[in-house]
Amino acid sequence: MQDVADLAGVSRTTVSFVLNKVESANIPTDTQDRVLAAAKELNYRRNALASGLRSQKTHTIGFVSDVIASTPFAGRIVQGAQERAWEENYLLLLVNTGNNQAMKKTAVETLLDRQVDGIIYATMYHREVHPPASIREVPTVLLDCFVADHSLPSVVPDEIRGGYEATSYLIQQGHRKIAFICDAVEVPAHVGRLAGYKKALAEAEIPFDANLVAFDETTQQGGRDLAKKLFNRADRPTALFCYNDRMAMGAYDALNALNLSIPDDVAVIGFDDQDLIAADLDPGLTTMALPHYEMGSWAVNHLLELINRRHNGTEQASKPKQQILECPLIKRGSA
Amino acid sequence: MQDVADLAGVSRTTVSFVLNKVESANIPTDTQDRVLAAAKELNYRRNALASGLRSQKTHTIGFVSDVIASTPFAGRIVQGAQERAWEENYLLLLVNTGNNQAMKKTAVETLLDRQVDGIIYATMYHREVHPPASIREVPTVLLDCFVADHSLPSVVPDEIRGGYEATSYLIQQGHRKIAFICDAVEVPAHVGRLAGYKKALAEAEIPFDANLVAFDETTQQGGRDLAKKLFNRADRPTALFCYNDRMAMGAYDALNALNLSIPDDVAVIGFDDQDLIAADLDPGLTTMALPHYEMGSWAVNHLLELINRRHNGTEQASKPKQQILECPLIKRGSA
DNA sequence: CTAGATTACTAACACGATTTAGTAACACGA
DNA sequence: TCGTGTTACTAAATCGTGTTAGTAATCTAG
Repeated sequence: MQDVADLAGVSRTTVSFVLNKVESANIPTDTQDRVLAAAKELNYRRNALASGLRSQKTHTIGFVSDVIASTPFAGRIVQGAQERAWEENYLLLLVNTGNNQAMKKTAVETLLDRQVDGIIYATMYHREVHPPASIREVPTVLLDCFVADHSLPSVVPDEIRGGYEATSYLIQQGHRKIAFICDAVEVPAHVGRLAGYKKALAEAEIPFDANLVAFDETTQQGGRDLAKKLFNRADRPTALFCYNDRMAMGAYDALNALNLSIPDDVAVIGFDDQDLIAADLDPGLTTMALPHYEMGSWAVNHLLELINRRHNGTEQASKPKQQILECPLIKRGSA
Repeated sequence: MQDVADLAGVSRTTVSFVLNKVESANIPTDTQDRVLAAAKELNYRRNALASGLRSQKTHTIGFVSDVIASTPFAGRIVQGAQERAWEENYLLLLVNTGNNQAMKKTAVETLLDRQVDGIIYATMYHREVHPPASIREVPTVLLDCFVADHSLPSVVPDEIRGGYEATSYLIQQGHRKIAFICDAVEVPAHVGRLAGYKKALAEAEIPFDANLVAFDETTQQGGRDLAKKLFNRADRPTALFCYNDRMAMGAYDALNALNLSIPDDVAVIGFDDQDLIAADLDPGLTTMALPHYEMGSWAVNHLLELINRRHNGTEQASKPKQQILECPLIKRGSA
């Protein structure tokens, strides 16, 4: 910076004013041009460390997640977050912790050491979390997860409405006997989608039949097994709502093996709009998309608001926002 | 830090010596204990910006990738990199750029602004790249890609050997008529796996038959179409080597439709060991695993070596290392 | 013509660490 | 007793920026 100042024939202060576009400094255009030219000539690059140290802003967001691998969702979440951050000249500092609580604590503290402006705490499936207490030292947004007392802002998918829309769509197509194969574990998605399923049935005055609902692991294998069980009988259902696309993929196998054609004999609808599955099955799988990209993007957006408020001193003690994002219906050939 | 010094009754310098475990400072144990106790008491947290500014080391690695989303590979690569980095107290600063060259340049420069200690430049499939020139200002490792003149170190999968091992395995199982369905685009994976396929045939003295090799897009649809074409005839092959697991998934559909059972009528082998597909098909897909996690881990490891060498001044002008990692065979039910 | 405002800058401190150079106190051997 | 070496520290400079307070020169209004 001193070199730039020398070349432009001004002081370091002036260079700083020009580069930071400080209006109140009243630097005339020709001086600005000289400084900018000098900076370009010397290929000057501002040292973000020094800058961050002085201004107490690093333009960095800490991104903590549990298991980034082993799910293709991570990519979409991270992408949503990263692209939104990039637009505002922020970068993501990435840590994934596995399911180790101690690791989560050191992860958060490492990020705080690095003076991140805020933290996004993400999970790869919708669930309750217990983040380390120190996370509250900076603005934080929970992504695809929440704390029990809702004392931190969060963004999650609308599971109930997703289940409702999926089921309603099948009802609209004329189906009355709709099976639902679901996760055996009572995570929010299980509870929500099941509630949505029941709500849609009730609204259409179709009595709920517990025999049409079955639970297993949410894998292809689970889908295969349950579909085989539910559809291998004379009074079989005419439609199948699957907890996720993986189970739907297994269900395809089972229905094919039973010589039932999709969607003519059985309409199938999935959940997740999972890459490499939903669009690529034959016929393409109609499914409810999880708004991963949107959650990532929303989380950064809200975090930046919180950061700005804090910096403007307009931090209000209002209730932390709990955002619920819709799961859009993606129509393909299976229903 | 001043507060800690005051509480411990020493100077800031001493605190720094203790916290950084500077041997040559000869601080007696009881003083060290007093300092550490004071630090803990005050919940002191070192400011990584100030530290990095002074010591010219940020313990941060820039991670630039093209398309992190839309592929489940990204997760494994990033995970491999991140876990190895974490072990050495480094963090990843993540940017993904899409396929926009200008974006790549600003991405690299943003990272340089932030004084990253090194950069990993990654792609989600194996190919040649043209990274911006400024990347050479810091130690760099290319991950799953390379530059034409090999002037930067890189790590890529061994495509030839992968194709060779897959084909050899089928030959070992007694197959002589082995079809290969492949990407239509001549990327390194196409060229390498095809070369490996031919090499294995030649070694077993099986003449290469161009009619057994077909090309299309590397999707389920492509796999379905090619498999239908190759196996819907009397003198059909007894084994199928698929360019990737997605094509294999499509081939499963086609073979099922032709009432050919896997692996009894046709043995199938894939490539990628892709999550959500390979292990979950029925029967499980035998496939060559791409070493994504290992490449990520290797890249960080080598990068840290380069960083350390630079910092010790033992930077030698040796030829940049070009690492090739093996693709292990994962045996499941399909071959 | 002059007090006061405005313009166009700059000197110097601050951010929070690391590191160099130095010092006072004490030990030890000759 | 003196000189040298070691121990246990500290003062001060430094990293590269941002920002406040101030100043000299010019402009403006009465």
